[in-house]
Amino acid sequence: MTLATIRDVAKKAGVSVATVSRVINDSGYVGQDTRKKVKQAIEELNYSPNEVARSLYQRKSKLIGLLIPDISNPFFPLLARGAEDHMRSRGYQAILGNVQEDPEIFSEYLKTFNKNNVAGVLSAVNTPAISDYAEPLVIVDRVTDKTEYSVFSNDYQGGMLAAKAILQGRPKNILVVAGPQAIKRSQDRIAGIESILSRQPIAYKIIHTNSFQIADAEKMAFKIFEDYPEIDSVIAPNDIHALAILKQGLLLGKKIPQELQVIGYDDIPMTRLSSPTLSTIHQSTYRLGWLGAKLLIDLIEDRNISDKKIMLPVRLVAGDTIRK
Amino acid sequence: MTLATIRDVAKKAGVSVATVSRVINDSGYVGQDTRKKVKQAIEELNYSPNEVARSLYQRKSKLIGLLIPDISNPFFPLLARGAEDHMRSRGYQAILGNVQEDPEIFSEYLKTFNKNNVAGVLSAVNTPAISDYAEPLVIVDRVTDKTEYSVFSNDYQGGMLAAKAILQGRPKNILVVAGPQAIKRSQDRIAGIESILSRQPIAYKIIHTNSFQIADAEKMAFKIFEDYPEIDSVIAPNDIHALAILKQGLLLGKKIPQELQVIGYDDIPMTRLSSPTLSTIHQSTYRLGWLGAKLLIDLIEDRNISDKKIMLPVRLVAGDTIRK
DNA sequence: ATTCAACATGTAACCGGATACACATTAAGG
DNA sequence: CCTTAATGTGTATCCGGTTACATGTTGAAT
Repeated sequence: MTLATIRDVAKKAGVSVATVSRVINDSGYVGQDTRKKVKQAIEELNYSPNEVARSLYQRKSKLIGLLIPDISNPFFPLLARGAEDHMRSRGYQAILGNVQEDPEIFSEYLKTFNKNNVAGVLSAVNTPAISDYAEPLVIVDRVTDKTEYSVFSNDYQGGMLAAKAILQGRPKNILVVAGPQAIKRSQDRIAGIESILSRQPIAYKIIHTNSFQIADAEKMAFKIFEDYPEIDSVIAPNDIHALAILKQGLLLGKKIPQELQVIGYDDIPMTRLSSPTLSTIHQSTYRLGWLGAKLLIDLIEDRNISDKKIMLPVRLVAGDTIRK
Repeated sequence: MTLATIRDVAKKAGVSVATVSRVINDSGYVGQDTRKKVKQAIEELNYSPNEVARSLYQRKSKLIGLLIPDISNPFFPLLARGAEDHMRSRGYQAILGNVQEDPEIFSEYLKTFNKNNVAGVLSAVNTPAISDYAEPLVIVDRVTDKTEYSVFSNDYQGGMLAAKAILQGRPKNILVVAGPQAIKRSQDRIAGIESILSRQPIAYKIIHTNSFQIADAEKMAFKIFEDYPEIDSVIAPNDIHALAILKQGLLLGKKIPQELQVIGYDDIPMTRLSSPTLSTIHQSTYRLGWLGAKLLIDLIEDRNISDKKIMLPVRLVAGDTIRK
């Protein structure tokens, strides 16, 4: 049996389609008993309005494009989950776009989103091209100075917390592994770290990594101990790198945290299962997604927006990989 | 500037909308120079057909509903990624549905998918209610006997491999932690495990868990060593549980793998970063998603389908948590 | 009694494509 | 030269909603 249409309902209730539409959308005037009749017809036919037809006329659907650099990076599923939970509660759906840091795929997705009349885009990816995009747009995590609407963590504070935690363990040689230099988040993080470290007489070195892939983190971890055998403390750019470094340290027979301190960033769920438990800086990843979705939908629905840029606090999760 | 429509293109090229449509879709007859004129107009206007309008007429969109029990479980992002990669290559998009094992949300999503004229549904979730669903449907992973189109791993073989690997380490007391009894995958796994273990004189015990949440895995791991202090080998239902058990074992001061063997299941990416490296049974998770999407789209597009039920092989990934 | 606003409902156009059908035109075959 | 099939193009309708506008009540205020 094919799905009932608004005309079927209208016929059954003995009214016009306009009236049925008014009942569905609670718009305009509808008499008491007419409303009742229509509701009954809807009930009996198990009618539910077709979203595609609605989208066509409104030129706006209930779909939201969700751009993620890489869902197989464990940071993003939580973000996606938060975003999706909020969207569902407001009657929206996410169209998934896994961009893999590829600008081609990125703009391909933006195009597809447009063809589908998405109501807006929530992006955890950023490229200069994104500013051309006309739809309501909220950036989470990968913020730049140009982004108008965004939700992100206080990375300066995060950097400070990580540095302080490491300093507490009286380190002799600190290595800071930083994320891509081009990303503002990384810059803030480094600024936070240096604001603390530079006041101390302790030697530290900063190196950069451009990949958050596990395989690359493993290679990096290997290389670190070759290039800097004397280090006893590492501030990692995320938990993946931290775990890789931790593992490599253990393989080299180092006592954790006595001979090697490691602190990660993000607090992805798996850190709880590492041995020893990784110390890390907690980001409210789920909330990042949730608030991003909220901000976007508020924007879409023209609500009052109290804050275009939302910065979330981070906190230290003291595990067993830093000295107390 | 608003997007160009097919009528704009028709006007610019001096032809009718039907002709433009024929050019776009390569259908019917179009003259050589007419085709050229139309293509040029499309180019100049940067026209790209509106997917919503097309969906409305066809009663079928280029969207595919993707149902996942929980994306924050690290098994599923890889699956989603495989599915999405294939979909994109065939011109389809995934609408994300995170179901959290809740039948309410599940059917809510199916409804929304329908309202959006999805072309089909790819589901890593299964409930009896799903058989009512009319659209093309492919189930990945969570297969039952009733599922018509499906892609899944050879869990019987997986169970055998895990049991054999554990046996090689000359265990004295084996504990098998199994997934939910209701899920056929778990049953097959157990059958495979028992087909090996039952031929040996070694004592083993099977217990069940119903959750794959990290917190629950931690509780379970704690309980295991209280209830069965004598065990020296554990076959876990997935890597999360395995890692939790491994960690708890280490906390209790057990030598790995001398005093405690652990084998997981799935081979989620993070296992590579565990210390010691977890031994596990590898599932081709990405391929599961990829092939699921392929099967579904073949179904949608009425292609020849050589195999309605695709079973993928698994293999042992020998880490450092089993004795050789 | 007249006027006007609030209420109630229907008609028809519109959103942007796809396509059935009608109507040429051309070329091939008898 | 005529018939017929293949080719090329346009007109109008449909998909399933939303809404501008027209029309018709009803009741309160003047």
